[in-house]
Amino acid sequence: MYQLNVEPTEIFKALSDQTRLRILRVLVSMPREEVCLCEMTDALQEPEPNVSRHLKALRQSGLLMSEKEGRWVYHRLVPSKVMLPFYKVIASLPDKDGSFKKDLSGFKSEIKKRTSDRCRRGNSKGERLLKQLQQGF
Amino acid sequence: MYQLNVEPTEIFKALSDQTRLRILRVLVSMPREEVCLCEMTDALQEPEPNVSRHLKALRQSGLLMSEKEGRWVYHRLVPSKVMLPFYKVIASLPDKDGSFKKDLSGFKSEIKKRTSDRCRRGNSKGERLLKQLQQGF
DNA sequence: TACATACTTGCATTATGGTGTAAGTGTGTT
DNA sequence: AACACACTTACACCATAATGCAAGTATGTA
Repeated sequence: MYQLNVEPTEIFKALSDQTRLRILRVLVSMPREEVCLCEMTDALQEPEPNVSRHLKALRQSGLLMSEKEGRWVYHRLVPSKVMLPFYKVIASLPDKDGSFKKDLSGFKSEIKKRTSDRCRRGNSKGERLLKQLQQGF
Repeated sequence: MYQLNVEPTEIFKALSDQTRLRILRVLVSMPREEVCLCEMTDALQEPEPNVSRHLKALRQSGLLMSEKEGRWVYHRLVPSKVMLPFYKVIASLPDKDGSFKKDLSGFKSEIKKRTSDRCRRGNSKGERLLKQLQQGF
């Protein structure tokens, strides 16, 4: 993408929701990371359909791009010059109540659980066993 | 103001409306200018109550400050460090269809009509006569 | 084939937001 | 006192949007 093909008001509207801003703030702080829905729902502690719909909105506003691979859909920032000013204003936001710090560590803890560069959760028998063990079975 | 006392989502919500963004884009391009409601309605060609409500929203989001003097209320950007990132992203927006250029010249033409540093429209007999002449009486 | 899992979507509900119209307030002028 | 003008607000109406819940699709596994 070399120019904005979405109305600026639509982009700002996408930024005017708590959940969507939580997602973006984390991604802006690790710009090349690719995160899937299941990781986000766990990190943010939000209902899956909710997060899914917000991701769709972010995609439609041009702030995120998504790539499907197998069962997973990986989301990441759009590495485009035209989106940079938006990412910058997001990066400038203060973390008054520490909620961003919390989200960031939530994401990072999800990423640490990976057995690959991307999420592969629910894939192999071993993964599932590991998950059950972590849940206390 | 030395820190954000408004939720970032509220600020982005304020930016997610055409009319409000039109106002801000112009003010960002002439940061110290003080503009009153009547000038804005004429420049933007929007109904007065409409613009008034949008100005209220911008004030409540911390993007604008307003000062009353006599009959007039003058609006300008908040000269605060914390708002700078927001003004910057606004300044970065492209003017795809030339509508911003149009708005800007509309504002500047209003400013040229002033007999003072601020708007004093409807004040003296001379002003009113001048206005009538301009309207073709 | 049956099942598990990542993800999406439809539906009903509720809340929020923009707008036109008209009436209101405040302030200064005649 | 009556009026003019800048500005605000109340009301009704309509459109949009967020959410919970449940059902759906898609893909890989046993």
